[in-house]
Amino acid sequence: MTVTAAAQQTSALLHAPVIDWFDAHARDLPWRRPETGPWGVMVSEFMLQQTPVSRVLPVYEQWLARWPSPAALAAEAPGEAVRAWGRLGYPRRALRLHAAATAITERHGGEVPSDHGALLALPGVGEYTAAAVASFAYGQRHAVLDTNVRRVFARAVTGVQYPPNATTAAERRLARELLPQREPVAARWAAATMELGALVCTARTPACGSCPIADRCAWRAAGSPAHDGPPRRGQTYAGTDRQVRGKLLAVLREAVAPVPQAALDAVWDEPVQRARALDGLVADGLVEPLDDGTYRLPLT
DNA sequence: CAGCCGTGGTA
DNA sequence: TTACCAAGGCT
Repeated sequence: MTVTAAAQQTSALLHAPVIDWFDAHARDLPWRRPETGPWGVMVSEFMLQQTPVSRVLPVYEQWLARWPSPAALAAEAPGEAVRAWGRLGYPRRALRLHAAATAITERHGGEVPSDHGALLALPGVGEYTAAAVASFAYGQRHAVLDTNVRRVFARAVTGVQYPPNATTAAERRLARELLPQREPVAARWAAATMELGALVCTARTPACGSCPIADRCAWRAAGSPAHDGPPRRGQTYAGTDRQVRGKLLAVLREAVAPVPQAALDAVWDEPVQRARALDGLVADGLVEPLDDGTYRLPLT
């Protein structure tokens, strides 16, 4: 039997239990409600990039109440998006979401595009987000490969504890082979596998006792072997430029008026690193320097 | 393509 | 307490 045939046979045994489990256990998240349009789905996907659901929820609600359409967001200064982003982290996402809203307004008549290629061309939309919006908002058939799905497939199908650090061609091929043929089922499958990874097949201590496919899991069958290979990236934070950038931007988010240099100098005592961090924020378009030596969130 | 980009909760 | 982890994208 070919690898593809084996995967297709495997997938047929996985679809029903995973989707049935999803029907019974899916969380009632605001971006999954029937009245949520493509814009709501897109906003949620931006916010959820590397950020837990629990922290996204309140910001998401306020964001959509204030900017119910791409045009509404595009009409405001990008700095307002950065401010409203709050402490979600990775504030460049706010800038990119604003830029995406502008592009949608200018190029797509204010409607979030449904075409995967058009989505991919938007700022801040990569392979995952394009597939997610096309699938969740428009019900299309796409392989949606996020960290949850990759982990589920690594365990259930490949038989290893963790997927590779970077998404591989083999993972993409496997995800396509496992995709149900019928479009609406495929969209359901994408959401279901993601939810399974988020709630049951978690990174640290998976709840295999609650897993609908535990009896078909290759990793379980192999005795749940520990991760084989180099340690998975360690991202220290204390003392990094990222921490300094965060402190600087926090001051600007809270300020209504332009902030004097001295107020920014107060957040970090090491001048070289502080200057580098501020320069980086300006270069990224997150901070706007004014002629009088003060700084503010970007108006344009 | 490896490194960079925030923040906070949890084991 | 430290270290890991959370619906990635960009250069």
